[in-house]
Amino acid sequence: MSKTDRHIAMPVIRRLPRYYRCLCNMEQNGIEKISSRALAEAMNITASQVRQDLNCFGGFGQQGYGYIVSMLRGEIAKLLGMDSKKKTVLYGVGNLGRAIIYHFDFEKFGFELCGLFDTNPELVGTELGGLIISDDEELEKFTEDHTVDAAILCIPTTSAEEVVEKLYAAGVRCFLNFNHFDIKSRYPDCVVENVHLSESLMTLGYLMTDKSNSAEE
Amino acid sequence: MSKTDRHIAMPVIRRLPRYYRCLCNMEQNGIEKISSRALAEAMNITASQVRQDLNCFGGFGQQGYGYIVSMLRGEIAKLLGMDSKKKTVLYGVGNLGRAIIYHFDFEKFGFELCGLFDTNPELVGTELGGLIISDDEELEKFTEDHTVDAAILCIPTTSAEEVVEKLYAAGVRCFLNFNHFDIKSRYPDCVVENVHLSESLMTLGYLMTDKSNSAEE
DNA sequence: TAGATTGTTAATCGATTAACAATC
DNA sequence: TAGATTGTTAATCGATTAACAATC
Repeated sequence: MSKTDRHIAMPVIRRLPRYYRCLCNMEQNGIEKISSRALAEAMNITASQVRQDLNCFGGFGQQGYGYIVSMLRGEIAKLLGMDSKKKTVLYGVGNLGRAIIYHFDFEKFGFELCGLFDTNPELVGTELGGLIISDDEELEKFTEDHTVDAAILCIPTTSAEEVVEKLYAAGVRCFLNFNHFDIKSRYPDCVVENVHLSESLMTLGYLMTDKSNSAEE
Repeated sequence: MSKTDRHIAMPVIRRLPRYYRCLCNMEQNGIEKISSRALAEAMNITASQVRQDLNCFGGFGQQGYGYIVSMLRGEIAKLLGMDSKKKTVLYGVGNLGRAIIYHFDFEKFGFELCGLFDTNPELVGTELGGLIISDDEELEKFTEDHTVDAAILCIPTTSAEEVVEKLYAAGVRCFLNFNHFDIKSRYPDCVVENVHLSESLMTLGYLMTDKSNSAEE
């Protein structure tokens, strides 16, 4: 069992995108090498944590020297699967869907947006970001011609159950989910990343209300 | 020092919106009382954790009986500040901004959206969700007439620094932030809730790539 | 009273931090 | 070689889980 196969804690995984972003910034600023101490400072964590985190995946540094920024960024990019092209469909081309279509750099992150679906007949057939929006009903036909590795669900909770059922039947097992339907409970073999925007507003509501406001993240 | 004043751990705070949602569902389904065990099951956590969490804020239950759903929901709503009306402005009326304007139930969550700002001259002056979009430059004048308790930043990282500076100067200290500018580092006295959508896609990328996929959240 | 279930204390588990030997 | 900084083990801290006395 190699080091890379060991169980990686979720907090570590959730820090990877931040490491990646930090290292990109540094690379752009022409910084070629970085110590765990300096990287930690930039991330608002401890140097120990940086070294522990990176060592979950193998030694990317050089003792007595530090880490080479471009190399470390590349290794983290690989961990995040950025060197692949995961075929992805997006369901629900409302404002949120469009925000994602326009602002996510799918290519960079290792995804390829290859299908848009909506139920609104006014949207179906129109073009967006180089793709024609398909009707919900066309999914089955679509999955015959295309592999679909992941689905992004920008649909309301009310229609999520039905949509996920169809996608699951079509073999899709990975979801970026913006509604409150609990995919993982129904389909435990799926990989699901949930984003609950309203929870963020509620959390802010708590922090603004909280009297003992000692302000942390 | 009352129980309510004690330091509340961030994981507990982040579970509050989930409790709230769960209890709303139960209330709608006509469930009047609930045990920590049943609530835990619905939330995919342990009964111990439910009781520990709720006891951070005082005893909402009855020994030997359980919790009254409507009462507990009400208490959590209060904790989340839902009984207040925090005057809020939104910056950046692009797709993401519109998604939030249309889909967030501000009133319900204790917020009142009272101002929209953008720099795009084509948008300024147009109406959206009952509000006229103002030019960025009008903020100072706006804050003379209105109290602004919080700002939602649906703007790119590149313009965030400047916008936050203006808002801070105008007295705003609470932010729901969707870009990568680190408000908290620059202005430590602010309350900030960050939402980094791209990190969610990258995390999904990791989970899809990860060979030792033992699937957890 | 007996049964149920909370509130709370104690035990465990996991994540973060500190320390230091390895080594560049 | 001396200084620096990693990789890794050990110590600490904090969060979760278990246990049980209190009490409805």
